[in-house]
Amino acid sequence: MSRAKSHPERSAGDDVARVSDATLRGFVGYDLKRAMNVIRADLRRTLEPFGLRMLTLTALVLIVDNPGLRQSQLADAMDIERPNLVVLLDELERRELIVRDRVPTDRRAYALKATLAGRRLCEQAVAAVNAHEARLFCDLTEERRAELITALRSIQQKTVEE
Amino acid sequence: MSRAKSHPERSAGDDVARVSDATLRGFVGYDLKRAMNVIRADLRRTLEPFGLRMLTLTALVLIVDNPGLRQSQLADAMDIERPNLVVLLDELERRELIVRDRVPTDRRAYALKATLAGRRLCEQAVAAVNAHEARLFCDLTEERRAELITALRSIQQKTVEE
DNA sequence: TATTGTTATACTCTATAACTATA
DNA sequence: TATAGTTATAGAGTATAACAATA
Repeated sequence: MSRAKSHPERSAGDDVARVSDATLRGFVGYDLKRAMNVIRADLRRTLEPFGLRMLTLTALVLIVDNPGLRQSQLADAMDIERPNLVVLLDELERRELIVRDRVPTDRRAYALKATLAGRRLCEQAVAAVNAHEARLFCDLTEERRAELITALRSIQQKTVEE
Repeated sequence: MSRAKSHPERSAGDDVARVSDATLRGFVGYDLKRAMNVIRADLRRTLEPFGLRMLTLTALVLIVDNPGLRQSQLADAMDIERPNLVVLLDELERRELIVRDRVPTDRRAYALKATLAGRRLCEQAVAAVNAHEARLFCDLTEERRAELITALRSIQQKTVEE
């Protein structure tokens, strides 16, 4: 990560011996983003064999756990905009992991359901993610982990005004 | 956020009363991402008046705190790829917030320095981010906040293999 | 009128390969 | 040959406006 310096005796001000991020370290968001970077990269490799990504797996899991879910409900649950969900579901539907059934009582809406293949892939991928999490969070005791989640949820409560 | 249901007495399986995310709630990454979403959206609004984003402010802060920094060092510190840094710096340089000085001892490299305008904007933006953080993390005691940061840093240690 | 899903669009962030000029 | 910065490019995530069909 850090680079070997090729000129130990260079003139002052031309280079920096060690990068100070003291100001940034005062911000939780900075550490949160860096941690997220590590998780995203590792999760990406974890889910690649399944042809899934963080967002597609999230959608699949929620559909498996909530058969009949509507797209607007799913978008709300995933905290993404409706238009962005459409392409994700197109992908899952094309791979025949989910189906979009018409809702008889509201012909505008779709009832999302996982296929058998979808449920099986979901199960396997969730197991892989469990292993990925165990690997990344092995330094945290169960108590620390619970505290971390509590802290993260308190942040989620803060809705953006306007 | 959650939607009012238009048909309280609809046929079973067509809709879902309350979305269960029990499976996902078992994953730290899920809560981390949701927290990150909230922070990113709020930070975006916070930095908009300054014409900055999370990444451009991060770069600016590091340059202010480390005069003479090289681009490769900065990319390492920011945990982004070198090519992606170039356009960020182009933006900061075009706005005359930083300069790229040639390093006399190594004509391949640039010594990054903030201008007076850059240092001033940085100071104001950092103050705004402090307020933003205080707003988002007000539920956390100072101790909890420190524990959160410790947990996040332990995750950062986990480098991605390969 | 309001809502569901959709299209189109744009911006941001991330990742990789290949180039140039220096070392 | 290796490194610093660059160009080009592609994929992925996010955000908004506007539309057709339906309620």
